[in-house]
Amino acid sequence: MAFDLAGYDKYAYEPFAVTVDLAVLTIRDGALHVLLVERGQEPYAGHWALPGGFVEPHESAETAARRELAEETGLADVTGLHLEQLRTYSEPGRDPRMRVVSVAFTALLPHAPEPHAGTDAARASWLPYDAAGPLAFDHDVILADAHERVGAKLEYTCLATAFCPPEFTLGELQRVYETVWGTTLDRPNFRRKVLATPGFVEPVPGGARLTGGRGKPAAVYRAGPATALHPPLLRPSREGRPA
Amino acid sequence: MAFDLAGYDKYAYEPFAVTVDLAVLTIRDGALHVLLVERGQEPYAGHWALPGGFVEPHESAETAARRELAEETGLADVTGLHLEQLRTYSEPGRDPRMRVVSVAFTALLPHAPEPHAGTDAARASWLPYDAAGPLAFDHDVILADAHERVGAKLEYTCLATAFCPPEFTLGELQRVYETVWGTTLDRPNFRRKVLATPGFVEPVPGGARLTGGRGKPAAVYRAGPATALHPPLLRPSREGRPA
DNA sequence: GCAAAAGTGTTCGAAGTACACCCATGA
DNA sequence: TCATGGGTGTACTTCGAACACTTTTGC
Repeated sequence: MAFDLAGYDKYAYEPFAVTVDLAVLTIRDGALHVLLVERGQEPYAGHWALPGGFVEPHESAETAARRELAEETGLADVTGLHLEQLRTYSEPGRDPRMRVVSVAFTALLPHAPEPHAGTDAARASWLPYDAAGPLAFDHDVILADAHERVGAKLEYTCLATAFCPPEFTLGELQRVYETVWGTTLDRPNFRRKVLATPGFVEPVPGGARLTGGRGKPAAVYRAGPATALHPPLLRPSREGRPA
Repeated sequence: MAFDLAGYDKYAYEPFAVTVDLAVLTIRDGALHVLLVERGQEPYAGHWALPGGFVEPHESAETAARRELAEETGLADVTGLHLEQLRTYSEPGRDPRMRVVSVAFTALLPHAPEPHAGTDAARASWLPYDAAGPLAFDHDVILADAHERVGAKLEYTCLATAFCPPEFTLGELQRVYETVWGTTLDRPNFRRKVLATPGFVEPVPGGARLTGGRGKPAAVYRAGPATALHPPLLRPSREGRPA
């Protein structure tokens, strides 16, 4: 911002609209799901799109994202919510109507509340990630970027607990990794790795719970204070992953 | 973008200005340097700031960043340039004059051309990273975020070659890591690690060069086609790094 | 010869992989 | 008692850290 604003006529240009788009991910029935809204108007009427909306004059993009998420999910309390800026999409022409610069966010939810269709959307719904295309505008790209980012962050952060309820078992945590990565992991090794990272999870003293209805009851854990994972928990055998 | 633009008056709100800010990093004399401009006007007249400017109606933020960089450095050819979106800063009040949403970029240069002060800046200069504060606006935060991002990406991508000229020695590449991370690395292990990653560097057939004026001439390498680094080259002994 | 920088070899221990095996529960 | 999921043990391999050593240059 080294430019001169003194002599700048703020109305001289065609104005930019600044919006937020949300890639809201959760795990439902062992599969990655994304929150989508069905568009009511042209363009792309009847197509699915990521939820989002305008950044209002008084708020930051982060605040706008949190507000839009609360409106779409009906969740006023955003407990257990992970919200993170993904990147900004600013290609001219990405919205045919006017110049829209969109700050995209990724949100991770531990549970999947039934969404409320907003005022401007025909309806809102959780769709399986693999069945979620093609989307309106450039939202396919945003969604794919979000998935890739989340997958990468699972490797070197403790982000996986954001997909879990406040108390969870190690089996549930492992299923988060397996669902997002689309792989299977060795259970004993996963267990050791997680427990060897100080602050990743902490045991809940008296807790034990049946998970699949059968089998031995599993010990219950909470998310710990750590955010980083050192050494990282690498995805198995992928050569030449993109940066 | 599920909102309704049909009935939206694009002039109803106070318009947002959309700008780009650039954290342009290079290595000079073994120290990390950043390209800064001295502001000519209030606010922050006389303070150093990151170069940047408006996104014009016809261009994306990426295009605007590339244009601004060319203007500031006088480099029309952007060979060997790495330009990457960092994040978007949108807090209301970050510019006291009007609502400015800024898409920040990190650029890495192998060499340090003498900068040209733009039309709106008093002067432009390379400053050592450690001596570069306090900056105007929230640019201290942007610069710190850029440094952290670059440091993290060195671990698991082949980004380090962006700081090197087209042909370089392994000692020069190692100095990139050491300069950005502020650590020292074991030379034999670094060497093995880099050469064991297919496509990170490729030998230049006849090349050999003296680097420090003394010592054995070093073999010369080019950047290879790989972008990712698997397994990663982790920073030594840092516990609980932030995500 | 000496200092400086490149390059090679080797050792040791930590960490990851791939298993086999036992435990507790519901049907 | 069997299937299912949780939990432990262990051998093997790979990788990284540390450091000794050789090579080639300029002074």
